[in-house]
Amino acid sequence: MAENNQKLRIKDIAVLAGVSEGTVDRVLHNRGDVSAKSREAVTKVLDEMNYSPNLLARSLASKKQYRFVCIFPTFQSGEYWETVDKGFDLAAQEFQHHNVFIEKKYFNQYDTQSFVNVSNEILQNEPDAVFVAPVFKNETLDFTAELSKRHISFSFIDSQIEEANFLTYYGQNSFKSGYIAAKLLLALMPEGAQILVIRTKRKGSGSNQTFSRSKGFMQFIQDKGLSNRIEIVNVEFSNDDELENLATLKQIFSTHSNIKAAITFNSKVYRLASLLEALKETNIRLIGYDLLDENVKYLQQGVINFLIAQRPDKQAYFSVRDMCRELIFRQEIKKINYVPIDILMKENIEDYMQFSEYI
Amino acid sequence: MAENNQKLRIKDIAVLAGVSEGTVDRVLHNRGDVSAKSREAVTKVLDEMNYSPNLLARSLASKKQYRFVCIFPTFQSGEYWETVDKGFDLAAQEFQHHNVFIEKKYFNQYDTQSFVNVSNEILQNEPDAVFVAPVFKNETLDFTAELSKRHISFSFIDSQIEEANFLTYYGQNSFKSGYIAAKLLLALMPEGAQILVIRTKRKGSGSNQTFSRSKGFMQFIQDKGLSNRIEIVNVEFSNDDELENLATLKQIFSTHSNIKAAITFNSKVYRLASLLEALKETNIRLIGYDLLDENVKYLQQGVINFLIAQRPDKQAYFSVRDMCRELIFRQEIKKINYVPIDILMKENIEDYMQFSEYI
DNA sequence: TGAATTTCCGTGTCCGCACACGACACGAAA
DNA sequence: TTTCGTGTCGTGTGCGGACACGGAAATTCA
Repeated sequence: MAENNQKLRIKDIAVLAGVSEGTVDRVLHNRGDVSAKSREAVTKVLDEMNYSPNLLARSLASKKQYRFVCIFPTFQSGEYWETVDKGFDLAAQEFQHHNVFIEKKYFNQYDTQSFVNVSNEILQNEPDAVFVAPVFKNETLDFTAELSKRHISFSFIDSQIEEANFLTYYGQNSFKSGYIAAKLLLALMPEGAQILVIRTKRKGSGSNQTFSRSKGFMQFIQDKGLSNRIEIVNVEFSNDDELENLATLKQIFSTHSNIKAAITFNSKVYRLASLLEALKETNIRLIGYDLLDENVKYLQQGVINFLIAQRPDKQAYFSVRDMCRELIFRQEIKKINYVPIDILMKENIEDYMQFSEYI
Repeated sequence: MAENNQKLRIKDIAVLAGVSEGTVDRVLHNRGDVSAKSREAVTKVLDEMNYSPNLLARSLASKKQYRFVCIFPTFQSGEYWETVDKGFDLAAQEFQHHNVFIEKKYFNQYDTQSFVNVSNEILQNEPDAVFVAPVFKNETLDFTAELSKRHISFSFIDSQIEEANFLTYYGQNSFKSGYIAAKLLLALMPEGAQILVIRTKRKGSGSNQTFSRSKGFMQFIQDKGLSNRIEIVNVEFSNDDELENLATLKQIFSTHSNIKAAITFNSKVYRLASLLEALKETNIRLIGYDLLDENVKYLQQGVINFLIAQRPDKQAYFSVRDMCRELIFRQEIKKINYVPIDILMKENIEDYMQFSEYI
């Protein structure tokens, strides 16, 4: 494709077009103060030999600094958002020489007000771009509306809010990933099998992601006409009381004798795994989401059969990269970016994690 | 982690160490002509404030050119090696401003002599680095031995030859991927099911990859004690005569009435899919390797149930990146790199391909 | 018509680094 | 003492591009 990669410098362009280097510069950057004649001459030369500027040299020379701010939930070691954090760090490292500096801000994903506070802080000293994990829809919309008003670009990761005027979105198609989960979990299930579907009570509005996954899951059952061949057993977990959950489960098992599979739509499948282990209910096909350390542990032990992953680090990294392409390099970018629905099992988790780590 | 990323330039180091910039440069590049005293002073300052050079500026200033040559099989559109090719192209684009220029050389993977010829060509005008897909073991060893003798670094992609002194290897753990294929294919197979295992006659030595996959596949059967619950039906295909293969299959089906699944260990599962379709044998669980256009087509149609992929473009790209890290940036690299064993189904193939395309 | 603007454009400097060149000191050989 | 290495080191220039500055030409205004 890119065949004529002769090393073309501005100097050469200037000679060919019969103007000065300064003029070429003006045309390249679409500055106003160029006569129509000069502009035309340069443009012509420019796309005859399709010139691409040396981005390295460009950033070297440019003294413009960029401040990017990320805002997403706090986390503890081994949790989901830690991987996102790593992705931002990697981007920070990669793009620091292009004069972009990344700040990370965290909020409590169970506390709306904490998001509002942090987002206000961000608005105080205006950054050049913002990356948001839109956990709270309304509050995020308030925030992004203000950003738009001030002409600050922003991108979504993890999930999106369609009404907002975001630059890019990186995240998984959760409906599809729920559909796939069903397919993996329910393939060749015997007649009459009972399937445990765990949901966690959450204060405030439930997460979009888990809801869509659940819809996808149900859609599969409907598509394949499984609703009268298997039985879905809905269970509601408490978010903090593990003993209560154990009791709930015990009770369920005492009244359901043919439970063959189980799923959770959030990333906390390790809790279910742990409870099932405690109950010695080991012969249950189990599937969950995201590579939390604990999840991976149970996957490797064979308690969890499948984990579905969504490359959180890449979501962060590519968001930053695309923002640079937009603001600095002026390259084409794509708005909606679905990350792959990665299927992990005991046997392929190791290589997968090693490879991601190393980018 | 990388907290103290103050913008430190050579100039600053020089001042702090009380020497000239030239001297700092000599220390940084381990040149000989520095007095022990100066060297020590600079070194001390250097690791007090841990300095990291601006790689952009470095490449900009350096006039050294690097010529990298890749040698791998020819391909037609939509085939496996095309993706590898794309990966090299992307790397070429990315690293051209670091003064590396990539040449691609192709050989006929069914003709040993063509490999020998091309590798000799490469030796004629010595490149700075070589990337090899070691299809022919002995001939590759001859080649790499000569490269080693001339101190030309080389890397393997796709498969490796342990005896050679390669810089990096990117490829899939084929044994594991065979194991996984078995797991996906044979999960919950009914008693007495017959499983079709297709192998293709190949002139010369068979491919390492397909052989290891087959071993992994069999290992799963052994591990799970399936050998007396299911029956493996081995079938040998011709590489070119599709009519003959059709006849073979027809014959097999006439003598085996309980065929439930089928697999090929090379990337040509689309041929099997096509034959099965022709024979109206549609209710067979089918799995294969690699995202050839044709394979993807059958996957999307639901004829193929699973495809196992191995990110060929990333193998190529990262090989080049690591070579740059070694020769130019002097960074740490890892020798053996297993790429993930990606599991693709009808429902996740689309996002997967879109995402890879966009890197 | 001369002065004041406005429009257009060329030059010079710097970004952080690599490298060639030449300067300088010192000691040994002539 | 002169001459000539040898071992150290400082300076200058350039990589490709961004941008400020100021000058010249074109235009407007008095």
